[in-house]
Amino acid sequence: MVTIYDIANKANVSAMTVSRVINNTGRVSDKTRAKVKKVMQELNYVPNQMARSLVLQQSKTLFLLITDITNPFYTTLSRGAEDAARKHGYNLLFGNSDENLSKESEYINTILSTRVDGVLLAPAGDPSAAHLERLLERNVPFVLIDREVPGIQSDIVQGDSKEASKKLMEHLLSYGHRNIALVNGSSSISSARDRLQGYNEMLKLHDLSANERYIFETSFGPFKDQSGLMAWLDQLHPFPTAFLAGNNVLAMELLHALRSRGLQVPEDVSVVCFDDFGMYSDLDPFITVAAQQAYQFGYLGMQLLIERITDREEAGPQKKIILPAEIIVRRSVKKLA
Amino acid sequence: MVTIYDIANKANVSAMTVSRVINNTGRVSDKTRAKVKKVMQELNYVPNQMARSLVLQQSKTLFLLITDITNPFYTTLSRGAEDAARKHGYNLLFGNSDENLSKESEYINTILSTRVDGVLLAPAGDPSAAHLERLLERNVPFVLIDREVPGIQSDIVQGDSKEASKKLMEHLLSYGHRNIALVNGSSSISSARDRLQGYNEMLKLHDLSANERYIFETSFGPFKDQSGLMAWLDQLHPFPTAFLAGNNVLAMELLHALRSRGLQVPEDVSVVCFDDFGMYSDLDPFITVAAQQAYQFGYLGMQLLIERITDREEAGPQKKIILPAEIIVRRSVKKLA
DNA sequence: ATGAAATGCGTTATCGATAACATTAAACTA
DNA sequence: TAGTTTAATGTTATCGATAACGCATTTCAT
Repeated sequence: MVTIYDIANKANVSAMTVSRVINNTGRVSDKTRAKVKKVMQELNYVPNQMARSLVLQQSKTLFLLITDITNPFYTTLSRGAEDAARKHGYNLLFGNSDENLSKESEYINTILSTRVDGVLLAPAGDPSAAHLERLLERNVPFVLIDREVPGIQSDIVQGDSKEASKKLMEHLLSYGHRNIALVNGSSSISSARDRLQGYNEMLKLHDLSANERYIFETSFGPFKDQSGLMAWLDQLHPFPTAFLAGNNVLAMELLHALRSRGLQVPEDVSVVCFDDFGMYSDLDPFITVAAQQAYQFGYLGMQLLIERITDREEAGPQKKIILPAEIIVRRSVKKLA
Repeated sequence: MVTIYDIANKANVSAMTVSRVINNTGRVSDKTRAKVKKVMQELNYVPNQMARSLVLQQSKTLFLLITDITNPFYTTLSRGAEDAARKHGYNLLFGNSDENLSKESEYINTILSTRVDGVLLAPAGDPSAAHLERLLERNVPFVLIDREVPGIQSDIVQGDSKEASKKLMEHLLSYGHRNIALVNGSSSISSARDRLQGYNEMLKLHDLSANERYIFETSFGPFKDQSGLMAWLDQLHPFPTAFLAGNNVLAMELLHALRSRGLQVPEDVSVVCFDDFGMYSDLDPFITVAAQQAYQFGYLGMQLLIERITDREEAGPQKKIILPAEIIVRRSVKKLA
């Protein structure tokens, strides 16, 4: 592979001069510059980023650690992250934690050893605090997305989960629903807690008693089997007229389970959920959703991260961006008499 | 950041000895080994992968270049790729070309400068040959996925597009359809050509004349607007009773367009397509598809790539893996009288 | 015309690791 | 016991770039 020295030799200058030409730093006469550039062209020279990183102490690489790229929320988010990263000349490493703490921990290892300049991550849950501490210890900038972690100060891009949850409930309530069940992610995840809180608050506001049985706490996905969900559905009485799902993966699982019980949406049961379905949004049954600005989560998160990295010195106060969700009413909710 | 020298100093040994302990190479007495390990623990040492890469001339990083992670085929594929890469201790950089040659070219630049050990890529089309040549020149191993590029020899994981196309056609024909239209990706893409070929061959086999008007060639996505598609639909007469879509993005676009014309699937028109819909597969209208083994595309592709990298010396002949698609009959096709 | 400032370029050290060779000390052999 | 292995560790060079400093030449001002 051709190096800066090969260029230097062939152009009869020092490596330093070549470096100056490449980076447009220091002083180089026009004649020398032209000569060096010509040789670089001839030899098809491409600078070695690894060597650069080593001496500059920055890799120009960021890490995107999400839970599951297969979840459309994260798929779209990753596009936002990629676009923002590229715009600022950063490369992007990525990994899926599958909401799994030990997998997350492994990725923290590779993050530390690869010396990336920063990390954008959706933590698996509250216990992720230990992982984040490791980043803090070593001064690796990071920005959280979607989920807070108690005890950890950092920049963060969040959805207004509680508010959106209330709006979805409001929608269901206004359509006459009173028996509303919640299928939610793990309560060790802040956004799941917020969604639960919104759910509870709206029940209380409408003087409805909270039925413990109506709440099913599981994982935000991905799913292996439906037995847990089915068992939960079996013990529901009276059977809810409506369901609120904590994200779209849960909504799809729920839909599947309901269908296998012979229930149609919206004729027999109503369903609403968090997160839109991307290009599938207009497939039946046109689920009513709280559409989060997935792309913006990624784009803005990346921007915060890059700002942190760039202004490392005058590190301002932690920033928190809260993105509201948009309630998109489709036809998965039936109006009750 | 703590380096190998900090460890060496504190443990009263040379950096080389520390390196030996880290990599389990050479000879180190048990006593020294224990001492070094203890110090590494105390100082929370994590080796600098960049420094390693520079001297070892390998980055332990691969690049996954796809066209659009938002397309469920590539989403799933990327999981396969990630899993295989991790299994062998490789990190994964990634990028989306959006089927755009100049974006692809930019990514080739970063691929070359980051000195990744290899690349798994879905080329934007036949003109990608120029980009691949650049990789060949510099001896960067790569494996193609989904699409061949004329003039380029390489390992590849492909779907059996022609065969799957024929099967989908067979399905439509057996249901009585005779006026079948094709919405396809760019003919500069080998898989699009194969799909077209399967389509044509089946028409011929059934003595049906190929109607030029029935073929719409566009991009595999992502889409900005539907005007082209709508205009094409407008000029179709007789209006087809069935459509074959070259991938699922096109199917969704088509569905959308048909709906805005007031047509229901399958009551008014039938639709089949390539690629399954992941977790959305059982949303109405339950499209009949040729499901490709997306995960395997990624997983096997990565494996081929890693083999190439590992056995660089005794580089065997190019390998070609062809994965059959599975036709999953749902209910988007109407049986004609 | 002469000292000061500016220009153009080179030298050396460095980033953090590992390979290859060198050296010392211990263990073994005859 | 002297000589030879072998085990354990250290030294030096290197990967490919850039920073910091140094040294000639020009150019400029007075």
